[in-house]
Amino acid sequence: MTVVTRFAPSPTGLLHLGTARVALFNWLYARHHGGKFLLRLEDTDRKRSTEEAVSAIIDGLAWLGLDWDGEIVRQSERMERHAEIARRLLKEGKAYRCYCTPEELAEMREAARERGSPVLYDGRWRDRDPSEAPVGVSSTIRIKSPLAGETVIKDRVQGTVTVANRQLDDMVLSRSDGTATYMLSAVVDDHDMRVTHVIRGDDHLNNAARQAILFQALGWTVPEFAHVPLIHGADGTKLSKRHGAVGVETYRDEGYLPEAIRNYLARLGWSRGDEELFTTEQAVEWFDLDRVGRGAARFDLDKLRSVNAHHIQQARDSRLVEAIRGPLAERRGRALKDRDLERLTAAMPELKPRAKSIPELVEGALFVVRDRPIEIDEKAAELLDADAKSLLRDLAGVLETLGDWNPSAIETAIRGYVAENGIRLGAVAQPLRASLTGRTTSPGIFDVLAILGKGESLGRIGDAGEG
RNA sequence: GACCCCAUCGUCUAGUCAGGUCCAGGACACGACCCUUUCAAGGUCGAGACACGGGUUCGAAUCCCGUUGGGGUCACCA
Repeated sequence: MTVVTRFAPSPTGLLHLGTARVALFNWLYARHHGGKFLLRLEDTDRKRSTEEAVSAIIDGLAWLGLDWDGEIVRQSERMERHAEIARRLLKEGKAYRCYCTPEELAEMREAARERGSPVLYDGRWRDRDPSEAPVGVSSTIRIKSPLAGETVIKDRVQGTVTVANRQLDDMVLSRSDGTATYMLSAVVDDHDMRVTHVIRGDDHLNNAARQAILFQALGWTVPEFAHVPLIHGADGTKLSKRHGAVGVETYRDEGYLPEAIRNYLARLGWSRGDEELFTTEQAVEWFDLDRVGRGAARFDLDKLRSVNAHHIQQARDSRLVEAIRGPLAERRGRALKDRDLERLTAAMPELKPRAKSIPELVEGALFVVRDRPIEIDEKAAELLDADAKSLLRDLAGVLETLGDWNPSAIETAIRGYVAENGIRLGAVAQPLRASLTGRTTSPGIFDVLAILGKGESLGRIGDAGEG
């Protein structure tokens, strides 16, 4: 049997990390088994669903590289099918019409709460004769849920979950306006889409029992369930806007690589021994539901940053140059020239170990694309006193004569110079760094010289050595 | 409140299903040192946890019960 998973968000907001992780698990499981990963929009609640949210979900998945198979299914377009199933259940006597008013139901809940008993619908219309129906009042359709016994869910993550049927009431399948509720539409669509594995947040664990009852009433095969724990914020409470439950596009904008997000999210709540850093291909190869943890995991930005740093180091230089190109042009206020791009490419191996995110990479690369005379920051300026300047003028004379302009040739020349003059390398390197980068920190000084090239280097040294 | 789920370093986790090899391993963060021209990266070392209480057993992080704590669900939302 081919594995079919689905990601079924309701388009009512952003695609945040918790939701993205559920999508990732579905995707990994489907890809691991060579099955299908479907996308369904649960937009039966027309009041809350928006097209902006639909775009956010689609864009978010696309950026994360979670490609789905086939067409996107919109539940709102399947309303007639859902209604058909509700009618069938009614006809088979497995469901009934309920004419309770919202006020009546609220009273019922209130009373139950006061009594301390489970807050459930009491089934008052369950066995009434249809002839008792009030005229001109629209009804909901409720399922006739078993009164006794228990429903057992074999959950791939949570294990065997048993729920007493008396804890489950006759849930509403179809609203008084005739539209299907989530319970009905999810079951019908999962069946019609031939979904074999329902992998979702464990806030749906209780629903699984109700849905299993529905599947059985319809004579359909109950899919395998896997309820994965939710992600919590750093303070241990449910992830909310307060602690960065922002859309995945925010992470994109803040310079995280999609493969880093995938790696981090996959490892949050799922593990394969001590494996921490892996490629998406490895995750696909290794992923299994049985290795998903049962406890909620907290989101940790430091760890994400660290994983991101690793993936930046793994990324190809050309891709990183491409990634920093726009931001760099913006910072410089001009488009980058071919010359800048060449230097950036040469610099990348030295730049990337120093960055945990794209903005940090941009910051570190800034010196490469500055125009002469370059801006010197305060701390760097302090290094360029009169002695340093004369040292730079002297050193410039030595570098001028250098034929081969590569890190090792430059190093040999400079080390020779300091040895001859009996000075520490640091005494030369720091002023040199200040003059070349305008800062007190940068990649190794010999690399900086090589990256900038002979002409640009001597130019910058000359600028700083003046006066 | 009722029901369901969960519980190993600050955080993510390995180990739990098949009790001994675990005075509990790895990673992030933290501290020290090494490397060193700065900052990173890298390397070495350090500190840091089986929630608590009973039981079963020769032996429990692992099995059972209870307590506590955390989370989730109780809509004509999904």
